[in-house]
Amino acid sequence: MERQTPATTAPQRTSLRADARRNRERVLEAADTVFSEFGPAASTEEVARRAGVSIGTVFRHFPTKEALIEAVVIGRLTQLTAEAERLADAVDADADADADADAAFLIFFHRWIELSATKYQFAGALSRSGTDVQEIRNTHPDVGRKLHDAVGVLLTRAQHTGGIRRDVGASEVIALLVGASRAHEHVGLDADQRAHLLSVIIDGLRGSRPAT
Amino acid sequence: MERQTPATTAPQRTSLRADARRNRERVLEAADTVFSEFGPAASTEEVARRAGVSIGTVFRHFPTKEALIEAVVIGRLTQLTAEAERLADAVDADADADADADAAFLIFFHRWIELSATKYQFAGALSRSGTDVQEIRNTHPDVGRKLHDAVGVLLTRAQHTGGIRRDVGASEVIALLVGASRAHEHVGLDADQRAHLLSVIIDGLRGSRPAT
DNA sequence: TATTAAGCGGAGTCCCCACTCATATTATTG
DNA sequence: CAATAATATGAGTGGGGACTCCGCTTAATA
Repeated sequence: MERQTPATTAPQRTSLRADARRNRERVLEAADTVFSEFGPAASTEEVARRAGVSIGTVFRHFPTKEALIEAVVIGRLTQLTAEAERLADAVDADADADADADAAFLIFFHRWIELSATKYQFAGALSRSGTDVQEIRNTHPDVGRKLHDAVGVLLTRAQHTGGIRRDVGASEVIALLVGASRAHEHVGLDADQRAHLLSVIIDGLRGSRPAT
Repeated sequence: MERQTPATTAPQRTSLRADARRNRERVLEAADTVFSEFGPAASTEEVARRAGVSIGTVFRHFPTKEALIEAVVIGRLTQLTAEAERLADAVDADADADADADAAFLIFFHRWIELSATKYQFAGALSRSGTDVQEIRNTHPDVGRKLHDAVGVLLTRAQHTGGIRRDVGASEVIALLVGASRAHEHVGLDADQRAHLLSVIIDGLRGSRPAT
């Protein structure tokens, strides 16, 4: 609660020894892989093994398993945010912005699904596994806000070109993306059905009936 | 399948002692509640406590924690199936079936969300928690099939009346329902946004643009 | 190269939890 | 009500996993 500072991810201003920085990175990568594959219930030792590091090292960099999971989640949210910002910038740079705004939104949609595939469901799983997404929102409000804003930019532009209905906000779109990922992961669907499923959802976003 | 057969005075297989049957039921209820609240990671002791029973009793009725979780999941799937069948029967009984077929589908859609709320996410969570939904499908193929069929009936009729696009199947609808539940649970949305989200998804199912 | 402190390794501690078993209780039956 | 078989109980067991500790290693610096 009275937690002070030592943020988990970004501030690498602290001069870490070369090997330390390298190991920290390896651990993060390994954690991402392992938790994606086995969920947050995977043991810390498994992460250490995958990173080619001793368990003591894992705990040196992340004082708690929860902190490790949090770092992974933040990393993913940050990646998605960067993706959204990148797409928005690409639209800016282009002359024929109108057509691209719609395309950019769709690309982001699919990119989200892609990045989430078999992975992000664990974000939902960890809700009841000690760490809570809500908690991360509290301790790192900026991460969520940035994602929200970045999605908001893409959304607003796509709405302006008429591609996307105007009665939805960034929060709703994000929720929809989360749901779409989950639906997409649903067992028992083949590739065609998965793709089709996404088109159904996107059609909903295009606004079949001018509700209100 | 264990339908009550003749009562030749001989309590067939179900010859559980009265208290045993009662306790079994209590445990199932408690498990449903507890797992809904804390996810499948909740301890068996917690379930026992909630059921007002000793831990030994829990294991007498369900030899494994996994078996207990499985029983809860099957119970829910069965409940959803019954709900779908009930709605289909209601349409049958009505004269003005056309209008009702569409309404029945929508009611089922909302009913699913309602029954899943804050609950069913655990079905996704347990995917990586030992038990796997896929596994239950293998050991109890009939449960999944019945649900699929029941949804199929509602869907086909709604499509026939023109309310729902014809290029989606029961599997896709179920996946969409799962995703919709997940989106609906998403933190950071108020009641209005949640409702709105569902309408967006349903609009997609209505087929905004006659794609293909 | 010598010095030194940051880092690392990994065996060990502690706690939690699924599951068992010997004993006590109770529904059922005649 | 007695007999007995089915149940319930709950302390106990075993294993796994998060986290610690301290001696050894090595990057950084003069």
